[in-house]
Amino acid sequence: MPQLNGGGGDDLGANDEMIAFKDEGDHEEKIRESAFTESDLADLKSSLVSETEISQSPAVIRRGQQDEQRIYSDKREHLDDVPKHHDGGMYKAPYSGYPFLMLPEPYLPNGPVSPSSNKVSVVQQGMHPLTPLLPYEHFNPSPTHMPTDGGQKPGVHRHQTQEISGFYSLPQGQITPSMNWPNQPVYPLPSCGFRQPFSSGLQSGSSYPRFSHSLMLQSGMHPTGIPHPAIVPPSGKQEHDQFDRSIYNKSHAEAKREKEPKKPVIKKPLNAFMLYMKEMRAKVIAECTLKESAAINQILGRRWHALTREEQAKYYELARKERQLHMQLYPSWSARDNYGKKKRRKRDKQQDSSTEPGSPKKCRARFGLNQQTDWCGPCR
DNA sequence: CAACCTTTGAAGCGC
DNA sequence: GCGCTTCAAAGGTTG
Repeated sequence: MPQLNGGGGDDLGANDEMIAFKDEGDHEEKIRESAFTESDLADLKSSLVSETEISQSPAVIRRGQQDEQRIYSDKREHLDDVPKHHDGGMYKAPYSGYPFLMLPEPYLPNGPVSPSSNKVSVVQQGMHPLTPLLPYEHFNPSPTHMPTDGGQKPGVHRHQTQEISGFYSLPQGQITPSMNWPNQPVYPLPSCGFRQPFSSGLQSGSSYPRFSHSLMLQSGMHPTGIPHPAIVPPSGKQEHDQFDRSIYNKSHAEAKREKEPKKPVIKKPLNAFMLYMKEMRAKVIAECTLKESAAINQILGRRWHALTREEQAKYYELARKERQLHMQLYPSWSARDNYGKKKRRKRDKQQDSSTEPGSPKKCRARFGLNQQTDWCGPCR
C-alpha cells in the first residue's frame, strides 16, 4: 500500500500495492468491516456460500470460496477491534481521503433518506460508495428497485446482502464538477490560452457519466436490483437500442437464443489512474477548455506523474477498495469475462493491414497532438 | 455508428 | 516469472 506518510515503499505500482495491501490490510479491513455488523457479515458469508453452491465453473467456485474465506476470516479477525470512528453516522476514516468508506445509516436501505431528494450533498448521497466520482443522479431508489423479498433474477448473485446492497442503494444525487477530494490539490483556473485543434467551448454540466433511468432499470443493474456503474447493458451503451431492434429482425428462436445468454456486462473495477481521471477530467476541461478525451488524458497522465506519493496513494487506496467491493459484489466475475471482443476485432484488423506501414489514423492523431505543443502551463 | 485516440493500472494469457 | 495484450473512462473525431 502506498505510504500515506511517506514512509516505506517507493513504488506505487500494482504489485507493490497488492503486496502492501496484504501487509497493511489490517487497517483497511478494520475500516471496511466497521460498516457491517456481525450478523450482516454472517449474512454475507452465507450468501457467498450460496453463491459458490450455485456457481457452475470451478473457477467461479474457487473465487467464491476464496472470497468467502477471506471475508469471513477477516471478519473474525477484526470484529472485536474495529475502531469506532463514527460521528453522526458518518465514519471518520483516519485516512481523510476516504470519507465515503463507511456509509452512514442513510445509505442503508432502511435509512432515513428521503426517496424524493434528488439533489444530495456530495459524498454523502447519490454516488458510488467508494468513488464519489460516480454519480447516480438518475437513479431513483424507489422501493421497486430494492429487492426486499430476496427475489432472484436469472444469473443473479445471491451473495448480495442488504448491507452491501446498501452501499449501492443510493438515492438520486448529483455531483458538481468542482467536487473535490478532501485533500485534493486544487488547480487554479488559468487564463488558458490553449489552442484546441479539435473543439471549443465548455459543455455545460458535468462530464461525469450519467446513468439513465431506463438504462438502470433494464440492464444497468446489479443482479440484486441495485444499480452499479460497473454494470452496463449487454452490448454496451451504444448498442443498447440496437440490441432490442435486432431481436425483431431475427427469427423468434434466434432472438430468443440471443437474448437468453446475454447478461448485463459487469465492467472492470477502475484502477487508480482511472479514478483520478474521473475526478480530474472536469477540472482539466474547465481549465483548458478541452473536450477531446485523448488530449485530456495526456494532460491527466502528466499530472498523474506530477502528483506526490501521498496524493497518488489516495487513488491507489480507493482503487483497492473498488476492487475489494467489486470482488465482494461479483465473486464469480473475472476480467476474462469481458475479454475477447476487442481482441478479435484487433486481430482481424491486424490481418487486414499487416502489410501497411502504419495507421493513418494514428499518424493523424499524433499530428493533431503535435498541434497542441503550445499548451499553456496548467495544461502541461 | 463503430472504431479510434490517449492515458495508467489491473488482470489475463501464453510461453 | 516475464512480457504482451486487453480492458476500464471519456468524448470528439473519423471513415
